[in-house]
Order: sequence, then structure tokens, then C-alpha cells
Amino acid sequence: MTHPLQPASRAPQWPHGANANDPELEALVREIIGRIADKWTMLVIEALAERGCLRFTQLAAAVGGVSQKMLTKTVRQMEADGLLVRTVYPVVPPRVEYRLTEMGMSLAEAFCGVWLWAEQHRHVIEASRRAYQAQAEGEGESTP
Amino acid sequence: MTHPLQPASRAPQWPHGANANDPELEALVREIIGRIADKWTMLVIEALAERGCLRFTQLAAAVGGVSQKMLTKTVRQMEADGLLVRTVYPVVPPRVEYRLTEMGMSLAEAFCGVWLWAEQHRHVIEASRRAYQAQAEGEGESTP
DNA sequence: CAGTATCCAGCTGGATACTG
DNA sequence: CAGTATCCAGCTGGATACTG
Repeated sequence: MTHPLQPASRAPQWPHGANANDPELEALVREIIGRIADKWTMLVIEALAERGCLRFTQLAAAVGGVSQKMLTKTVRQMEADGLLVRTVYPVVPPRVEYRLTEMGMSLAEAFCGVWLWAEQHRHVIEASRRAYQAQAEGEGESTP
Repeated sequence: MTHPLQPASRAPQWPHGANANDPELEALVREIIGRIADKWTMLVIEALAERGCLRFTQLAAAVGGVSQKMLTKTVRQMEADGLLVRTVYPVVPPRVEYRLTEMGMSLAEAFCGVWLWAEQHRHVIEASRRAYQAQAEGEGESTP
């Protein structure tokens, strides 16, 4: 079972062994992840994955709490990355629709694992935070 | 093929239909995701998932490019969330070891889907960016 | 070794006003 | 309607110096 040429205690528990030691690939993946993991991108993906196709104002309402500036910036970035398509209808008043590409939908699916994880562990995380907080306060108690 | 009671064009493509409309849960999940998706947390998780157990300096080297301040902040946060355990050995010079908890490892697995996605799509994303960039430059060309 | 403390430049992103 | 333009407060995070 153990491989003689590979120390068992250092076996990759990170589920994708292939790229773990490749610094170039890691830098690229890091940049992509950093980009998709920003505050609004995932929420835009979720909104569009749920509703299919939305206009700018509808998208803003679906995301919730996003400023015009940030929504514009986010969707432009996502368009450049090929995660969504932006369709401008030459009418007055303007009408612009946003829809996920296939790649955008596949990202929604890939991110589903993290979403489920967060859902499943949130109570444990919150309990852990409270315990940590309580302990930290207990330690500083001797000097009131 | 099409379901008569459910408009096909609005069918939920987001793979977890259960929580999609729950604003409370969404706020919590959003906060958790925002936390784990910061610049260093995922890299710390990757480093520890790969190597098992590391001292502070080893961890800094494995993550790469992180300042002492940010690494301290990140691991403290992760400790509070229950993603890793921090073991201090009362020796001189100090020795502190970091190791993922089971929850931390499960997060590494959950995030694997996103990692693979990024790996698989990076060439498409880069091509898309170049195309977008080229088009944007072509449009502003008439006024040099 | 594994931090803490301090300073500060630069980015982020909200608010507001304006426009084709 | 779907943006753009501008201003600016606040947070982020790097650099540096210091310490039990």
C-alpha cells in the first residue's frame, strides 16, 4: 500500500497531488482563485445561476447591498474572464442583460462544495469562535 | 423534456436549491466564505494539508511571500475558527507547531473542486481576457 | 524562534452627482 | 436604465524595529 519511493508521512492529503509542487501553476491558480473569491463575484454567479438571465438593476437587487460602481466593475471583470455574457440592446432607455456562460455555470458547480461545507460547519465554527473569545478574555482578566 | 409546472428557462442551475432563498443563512455563509477565501487562508490550508505539521517559519516558507504580521493574523483567525490547532512548546527558543483539524482538512477537500476548476479553465480564461483586452483597445483606436 | 508594536502607502469600495 | 466620474474615509497589509 505504501510507496517505497515516497515517504508515507508526507503523503499528499491535498486531494490534487499533481500541481502541489508546481510554483508556476500555483501562482496562476492563486491569481484566478483570488479573483473569483472576491466579495461580489460569487454572489453574482449565484444570482445568475438561480435566475438565468437578469438586467443590471435586477442583478443589483438579487445580489443585495452592492453599489453601482462595484457591480459594474464585477460584471465587467467577469465578462473579460468569460464567466458571463453581457448583451446590450440598442433601445431607449438602455437594456442590458447578463447571463452566465457554460464556464460560469461550471464554476458555480465547482464552488458548490465550498458552499455546502460552509453550511455544514457554520455551527461548529461559531462555537469555536465563542470558545476562543472566552478563553482570550479569561486570560486578560487578572489585570482589570 | 420541459416541466409544465416550472419554467424551464428559470430552472435552478445552482446545485443546492435548499438555501438559495434564505437570506439569513446566506448572510452567514457569505461571511464564512469571505473569511476562508482571503488571500492567505487557502494557502495555509494547502501547505498544512500537504505537509501535515509545520512550525511558524516553515509555514511562512511553504506559503511564500507572506509577511510575519499577516501569517500571524491568518493562523490566529484559523485557530479561532477551529481550522487548525496551534501547539506551543515551552522551550527556549520557542517552538510553535501548526496542524490542521479534521474540519480544516474537510475544507481543503471541499475547496478542491474550485482548485481543479481553476486549473482546468485557466487557459480559456486567459484567452478570454486577451480577446476582451484586444477588443477594448480596438474600440478606442479612432482617437490616438 | 515566534512573535508584538508602530508607521504608513496604497488599494477598496461607498456616497454622491451627473449623463447618453 | 445603465451606467461614468469624482471624492474620500477606512481598511489592508508591507516594512521596519524591537522582545521574551
